[in-house]
Amino acid sequence: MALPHAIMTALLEDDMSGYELAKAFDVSVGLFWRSSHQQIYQELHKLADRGWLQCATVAQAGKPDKILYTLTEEGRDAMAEWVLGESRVQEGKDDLYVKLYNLSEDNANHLTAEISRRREHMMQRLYLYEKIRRRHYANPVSLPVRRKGVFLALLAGIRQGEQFLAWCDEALAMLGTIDEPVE
Amino acid sequence: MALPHAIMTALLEDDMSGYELAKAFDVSVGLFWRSSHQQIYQELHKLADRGWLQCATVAQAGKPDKILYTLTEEGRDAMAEWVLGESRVQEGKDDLYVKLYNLSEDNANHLTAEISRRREHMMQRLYLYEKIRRRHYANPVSLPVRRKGVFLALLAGIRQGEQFLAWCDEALAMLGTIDEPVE
DNA sequence: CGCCGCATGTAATTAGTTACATGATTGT
DNA sequence: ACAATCATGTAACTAATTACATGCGGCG
Repeated sequence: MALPHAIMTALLEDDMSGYELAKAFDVSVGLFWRSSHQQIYQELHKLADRGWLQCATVAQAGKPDKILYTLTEEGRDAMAEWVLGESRVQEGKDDLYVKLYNLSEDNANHLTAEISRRREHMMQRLYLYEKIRRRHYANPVSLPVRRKGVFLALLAGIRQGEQFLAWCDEALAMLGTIDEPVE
Repeated sequence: MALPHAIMTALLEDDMSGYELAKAFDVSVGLFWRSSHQQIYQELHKLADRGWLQCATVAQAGKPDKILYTLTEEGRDAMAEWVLGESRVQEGKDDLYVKLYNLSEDNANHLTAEISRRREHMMQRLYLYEKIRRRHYANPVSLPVRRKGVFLALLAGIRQGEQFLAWCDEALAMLGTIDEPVE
């Protein structure tokens, strides 16, 4: 399980509150390990209990207080150790493909629509990726080491996304040849 | 959650026991919705309780009895209905990318090894895909409708796999430029 | 006045993993 | 005798989702 480590990864860059973490997740490490704010709050408590994070309440003008989390030395050590462990292959789980196993004249239109929606969604995702890439990773060779790693993750996202778009097009073309049932 | 529907999908083709299902999963719909035999057995009980599956004990010569599961009409209806529902985007969860966010001189060698292992693993997976493709989906245009859907899922797997191999090569090349720390 | 953003959570449930358990037959 | 394959499960635990809950401040 990588959620605690994904959280600590985000905290490498900056100290953050649970709320800020949940938002940051949407545009950084959370792109590769999605989580809800509820789970993040729970996990933050656990990590603080284990001594991997330290927390401090910070008062803000015109806003509710927030609880800032900071990586401890122990946290950093735990991260370094975790990276060196064996990670197992993540097997895919996507019900779209399960649904495709059940393709018929009756649902071809629906599946076409679902794939179109997915395509649209992925285009938005790619737009985000490209924005990040242009901003921070335009020249990958000159990046410091850690940034190169982030770039490689980003690159994986971009490549996967582009490949998915191409597959959608193939799939939509093939689905287009299936006739609707006559009423 | 697509596990019950993945199970029923497998049972569209053939009546099977839990044990057979668990094995069949490895080379069919389970490629897109992995599950353990324990979970499958649990789910089979639930599905039988709900009336979507019917079960019958079958004696075998020289082997233990098995419990054969068959899709009921209600099960088929439930499947058809499920396909027409909205499926939500499956967000990726792969700790390899989380680890890459933590790339440093100290772990570059380890991550290189991990990516190599993943590459190897994916090549084996692709070999399986291609074997299935040659056997059953050599000429996709002439397939009956449902088979076209299965082919599209398979194609997605193949394309994703090929893309992943290419990414691994890019990543390995980049990681190769990082110097080890001096002891 | 009501909605949105900020900020933090608890509770209940479902899904998934890991470990453990049993017992028969076939091959070495 | 021992391991492997066939066959079915239970129990305990961890992870993740869904629903619910609260309260302040600013904006229209």
